[in-house]
Amino acid sequence: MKPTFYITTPIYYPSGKLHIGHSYTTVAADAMARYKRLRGYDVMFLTGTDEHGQKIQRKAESIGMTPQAYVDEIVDGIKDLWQLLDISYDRFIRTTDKAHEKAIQYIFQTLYDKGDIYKSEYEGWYCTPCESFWTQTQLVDQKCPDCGRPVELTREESYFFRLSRYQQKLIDLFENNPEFIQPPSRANEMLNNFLRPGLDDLCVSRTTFNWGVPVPFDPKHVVYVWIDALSNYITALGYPDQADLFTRYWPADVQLVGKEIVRFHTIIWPAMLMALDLPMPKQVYGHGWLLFKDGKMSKSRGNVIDPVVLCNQYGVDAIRYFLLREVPFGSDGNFSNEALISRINSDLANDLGNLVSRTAAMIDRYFPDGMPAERDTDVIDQELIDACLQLKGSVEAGMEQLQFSLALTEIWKVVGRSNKYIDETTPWILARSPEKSIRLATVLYNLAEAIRIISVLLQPFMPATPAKIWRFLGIDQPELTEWSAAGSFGLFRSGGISKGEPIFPRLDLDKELANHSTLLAEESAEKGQETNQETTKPAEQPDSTPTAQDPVPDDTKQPATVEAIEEGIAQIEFADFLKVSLRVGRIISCEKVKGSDKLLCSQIDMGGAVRQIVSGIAESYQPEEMPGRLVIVVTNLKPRKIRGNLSEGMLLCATTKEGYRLLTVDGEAEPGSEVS
RNA sequence: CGCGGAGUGGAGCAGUUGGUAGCUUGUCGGGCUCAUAACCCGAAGGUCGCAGGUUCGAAUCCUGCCUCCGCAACCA
Repeated sequence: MKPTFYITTPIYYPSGKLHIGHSYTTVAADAMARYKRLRGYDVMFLTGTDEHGQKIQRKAESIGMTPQAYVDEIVDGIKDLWQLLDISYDRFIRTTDKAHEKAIQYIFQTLYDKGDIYKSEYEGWYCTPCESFWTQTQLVDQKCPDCGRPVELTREESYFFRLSRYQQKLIDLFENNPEFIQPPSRANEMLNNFLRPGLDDLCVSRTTFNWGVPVPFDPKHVVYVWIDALSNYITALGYPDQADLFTRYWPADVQLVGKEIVRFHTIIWPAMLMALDLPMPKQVYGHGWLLFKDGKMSKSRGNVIDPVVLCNQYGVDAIRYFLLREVPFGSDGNFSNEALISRINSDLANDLGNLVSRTAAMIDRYFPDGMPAERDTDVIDQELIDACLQLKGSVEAGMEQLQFSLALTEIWKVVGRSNKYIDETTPWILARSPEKSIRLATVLYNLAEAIRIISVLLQPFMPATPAKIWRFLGIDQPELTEWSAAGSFGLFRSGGISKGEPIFPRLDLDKELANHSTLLAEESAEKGQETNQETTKPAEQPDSTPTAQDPVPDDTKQPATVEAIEEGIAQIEFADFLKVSLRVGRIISCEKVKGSDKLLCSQIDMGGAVRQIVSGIAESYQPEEMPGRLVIVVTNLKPRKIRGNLSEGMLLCATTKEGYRLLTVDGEAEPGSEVS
């Protein structure tokens, strides 16, 4: 029987479009799954969506849909994205699957019967209009962080999971299994910050919303995200009903998660498994984040981060290559369009693509009727052959550690070695002497064979490219492209060269970046002026399971930011401009917002009315220097609470290197005067 | 002392049993003409954030400090 390999991604929360961060995790899992399949494993690759919860329920309601219809639509989009990215998942679980819901009830009941779940009260601050619980630390000035209204101390009846009972067992798990959490630094984090200080029991049900799995014996409660979402890794295998599938794949070999949810997967999840008397996953791998660093370059030059756009523009394999190659898997890394294009150009177009082109061209030109079978070897060949022969082992070593970038680096060393070999052997000179024909054939054969080995080993990373290379070189026999065939040198046979378009055309960096600005502008125009702010902000943690119970950031539309106004940005109609109401105001008084580093709260005379506006300019202005100033105010922004203070508008500022400088009026103007 | 991460050639990054500071990219020079202005060779370029300490010897170990970033918790 084949050995099995079970790998999972987190299940993603479908409250919006997936971005490059989700793609990162999933592409990595896919590369691993493909690799294991090629090596002959019976692979189960699971991904899916975590579809319950208040956030989804609210969001669906806000646009007048049922939660189910809402998530159905988003899930379709997610599946499209995975198809686009060539994600070869074997199973896609949705927490709204009937079988999952039934299994969750079974798990909840089982834990309750065993005494691992008990009923108690959850104390927190309740905001009635928002129907939300907040913890003390989440409150802003003792008020609801979402709406700024008063909250009251309330007790909610809840079910709790006895997490505390498993503290010592978890510590033992960590200490006895150094492989359990990767990279190892994350284990220390968990031990020092959570396990050793002590674990609290975990609230595992909610009554404040009902979009979830009802607690079987107490249906006014729904099961909260921990049990609902984390259990997907076993319910997807048919737990508890399908014993055969479950025993075949569980425990999981690798569970990939972003570093922000390592805690849930290495503390709560193992504790749940312990409570269910099930084996632990063999490894939880917490990978780093892709960050959009250094706003300057990316902002002004445009930074497209939508994976769909990127794939359409550059091709799936190029994007996958970049994601897997650019950043060592355990650490954080930067994403930028410059880096992406530079990778595509230097690694894919110049090194690999060009190697294939020049080799195919020479074989085609010098041996249009096929290469002779005789060989004339030289000592110089051996270095290339040795590099090829040890490559498979190096790639495997990297892959077993999930070090995709390392594995790819090894492959590219052989790509480089092959290019160098061409210079060393100068086949175009050999071609001038008919008596060197056999030597020429040998050189070209060695090159073709190196390319064959490279292409076989590229399969986990780039699903489409290897087949393109095989078509170029006329490799049409399946036994030449099996994984094991990468371990032998001398198998290459060709059914005939068929030169075509370059596999990876070279890109013009400046043109591409300009193009991004345009795309970005079009996109923001379509979306009604959503800004590209996220490109400056970090960003890309997959919004994945289980998400923290943080306040829900609202999705009110944002005005176009100053940063968006750059070359290539979409033009707007005059009518659009008129939607923004600007008026002159005079600052009456101003004080620092208590407990805040950056906020000033000003009372502003708007000519008759007085408005309060909170601005993030405390690092540029002292409160004392504000009164009396004439300022330009956006008056028709939706009011919003900022750290407990209502802000009824926005002060316009220039953003400079040193900070913010307020816009004002040249000369005098009555407060309330229109600005146009 | 809120938590965490990071400071290494222009840029992006490797670099732990402490022993001549490396890679990719960029720049400059040369070679080659099979190839996608690609490929190959060479060169320049670093007080390894700062200051102390341990040591025969520190990017690496210890102490203190500085700076940047993310999060907490705020730029409407």
